[in-house]
Amino acid sequence: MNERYADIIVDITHEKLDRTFQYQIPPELEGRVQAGTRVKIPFGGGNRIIDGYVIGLGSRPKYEPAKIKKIAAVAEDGITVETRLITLAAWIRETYGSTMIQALKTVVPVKDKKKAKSGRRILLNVDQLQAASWLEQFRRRKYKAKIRLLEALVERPELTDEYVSKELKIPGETLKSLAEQGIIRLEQFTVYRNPIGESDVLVQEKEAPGLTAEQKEVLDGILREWEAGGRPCLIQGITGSGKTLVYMELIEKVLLEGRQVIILIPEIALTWQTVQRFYRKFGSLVTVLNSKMSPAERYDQFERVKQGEVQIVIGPRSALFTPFPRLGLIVIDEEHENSYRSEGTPRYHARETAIARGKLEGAHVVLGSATPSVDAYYRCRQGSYALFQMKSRYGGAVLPKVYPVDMREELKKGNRTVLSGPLQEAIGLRLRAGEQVMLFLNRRGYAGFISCRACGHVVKCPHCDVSLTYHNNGRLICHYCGFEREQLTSCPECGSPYIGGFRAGTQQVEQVVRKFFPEARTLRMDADTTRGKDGYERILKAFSGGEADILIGTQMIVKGHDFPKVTLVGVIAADVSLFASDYRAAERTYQLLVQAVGRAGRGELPGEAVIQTYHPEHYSIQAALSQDYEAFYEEEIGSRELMGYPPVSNLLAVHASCDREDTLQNAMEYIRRYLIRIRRRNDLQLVGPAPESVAKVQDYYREVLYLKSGEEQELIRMRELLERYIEINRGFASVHIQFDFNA
DNA sequence: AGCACGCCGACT
DNA sequence: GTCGGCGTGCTC
Repeated sequence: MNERYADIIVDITHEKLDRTFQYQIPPELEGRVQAGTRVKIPFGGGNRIIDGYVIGLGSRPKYEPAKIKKIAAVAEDGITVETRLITLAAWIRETYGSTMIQALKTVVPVKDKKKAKSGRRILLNVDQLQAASWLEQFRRRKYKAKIRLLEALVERPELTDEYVSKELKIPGETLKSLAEQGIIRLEQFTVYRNPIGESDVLVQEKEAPGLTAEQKEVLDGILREWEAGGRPCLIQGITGSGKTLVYMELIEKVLLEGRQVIILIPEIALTWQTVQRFYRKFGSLVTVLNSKMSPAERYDQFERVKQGEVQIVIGPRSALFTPFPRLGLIVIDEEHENSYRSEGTPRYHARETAIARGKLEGAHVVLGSATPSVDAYYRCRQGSYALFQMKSRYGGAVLPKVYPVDMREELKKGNRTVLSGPLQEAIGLRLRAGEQVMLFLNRRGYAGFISCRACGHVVKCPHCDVSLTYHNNGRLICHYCGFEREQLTSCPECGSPYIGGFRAGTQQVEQVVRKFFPEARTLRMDADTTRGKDGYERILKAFSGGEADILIGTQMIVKGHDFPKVTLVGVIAADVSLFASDYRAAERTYQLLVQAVGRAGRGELPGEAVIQTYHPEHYSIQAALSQDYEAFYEEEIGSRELMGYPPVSNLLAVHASCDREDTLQNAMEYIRRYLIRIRRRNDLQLVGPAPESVAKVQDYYREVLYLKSGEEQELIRMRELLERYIEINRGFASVHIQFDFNA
């Protein structure tokens, strides 16, 4: 294909990012122009030469060919941070499916809010008397804009750029001419907000508490890997094995080479202790981004980075796009965490994107986790990542003892509450000893699956190996392939009538606990009680300060925080996440259970954990009981392989939503037929369309269609063709389509 | 953002 | 008429 045209974004630092312009590639520049190339282009009526970035090539003109100008030249300083980030945006677009604009917006910080905070100030440059005489003159000549501005300046001799242009509607030229006459003064200012207050900058911690033999071994292994060319490295280290110390050594090494470091963490509020350690070690070389920062604040931080004020950035997913001039290392802590996958468009994954950026800039990537994602571990087994393991806790702390409780037995004994006999007993024991208890209820990912409380049987899709979900119309539906069946009144395995959805929230658990232990002080931590700005902090402080005996909560109580007096962790219902209706349910459950169990006995006192389940024999639960990651992995990868799920195969989801159900269903049917028409490989499977697990949101119906293939490239090819097909056909105008790759 | 174009009042 | 400020809209 002869690519004679280029789509170009105009000077990204100032202009709106939401438009591209098409230019011709003159024959003499052929081959030198690619996505990411910075070029000089004639722009606007006067054809003034400005900078632009090429974001894509094409062979077809989108406008009247006569109107398409030629690229003037390729910029000499060709490759800069920006061009590399734009190339990364192009990679994101290609891999995850979105428009180039959307990809660029996630990678390059938006600047337009910036004007308000910093930028230009307009000052009166003459005294009041002179101003009055100028005003007189302008009034005579009826220079309306000049009069407006001068009047405002007499009132208040200092105005912001925004006020002057938006409120007073003064064109830039008027300002220029007034400045030339010396009546006003324009002052450029930049205020960089530093999120670390001066008082937070702590004393540098100089002494390194020498590495253990195991830590040293991992460190040396990674350095050898770096010398060999550098695959991504995964450190699998159990909680307390000192992964952070290894990161620090690596970071120091990279800093000494004059290169910079990005550290990704799942959520600042939950990992504050880790962040503090980096501060103590690296002091003012470090800056922290967080997910609550406005784009303008993040922009400021990125400016500081470009000025060379900081060498290390710690932050969530979005910190991955920090524009360091010589990026040397990207660390992703708690690599398995869900928050590394973006929820918006494009739905990129920080791990994969970090590796892509690393390749582009010659930076190393180091991942760390106690319970690695199946994806990352699979890559290690394949040999595309290097694996390093740390198996001992320092300080000789021992892992807690873990006991399963079979809830089917509880029902047989006539106990129909959410607290089993053994757990009640254990709680009572701990309370009498004056120790603390955490009760963990995993509600996330809960999607209304149906199970039998007598035998534990879960109603699953016969084709997809995921749980069926109960719908209000009284039917059970598979959210992968759309399989449907009627609701059951008795268990098909054992005939028991106790079959239904699992219905217990943290409130119910709290009520039951109060009933059994009226003298115990309880605290509840869930989305409701942590709503305020420092909801987390408040509850966690109260609990660690001993203001309560029992903490009941969801997900958030099992991450990060150390409570030395907690000696018992109770998992109320391990099955809730186990039978969520998606193929990662078992993986998520294993990770949560290991984390939950790890909360017990962090201090002097030994701990124990009780896991309540209807499926004590399930491999996720068995592996969590013995803290045996390998065992879990082997089972899990086997089932992924069998069912054709990632990472063994590849899965592309086509999500569609529309306010009209029939239009949506029609559109999906067209998409399905089109995909069948263009498929090339026999191993490509189409699954669905099916209603999403939340089938209707704000009057918008939602459906999803899956494509499975062993070949990643084949899915990308099909997605690109489908994108074009949707763009061309007007029938899809009211249907919103989004892609999700290997999610 | 910057530039051109068209409109309108003021001045020769 | 024509000069110059002012507002608007477009830039492949």
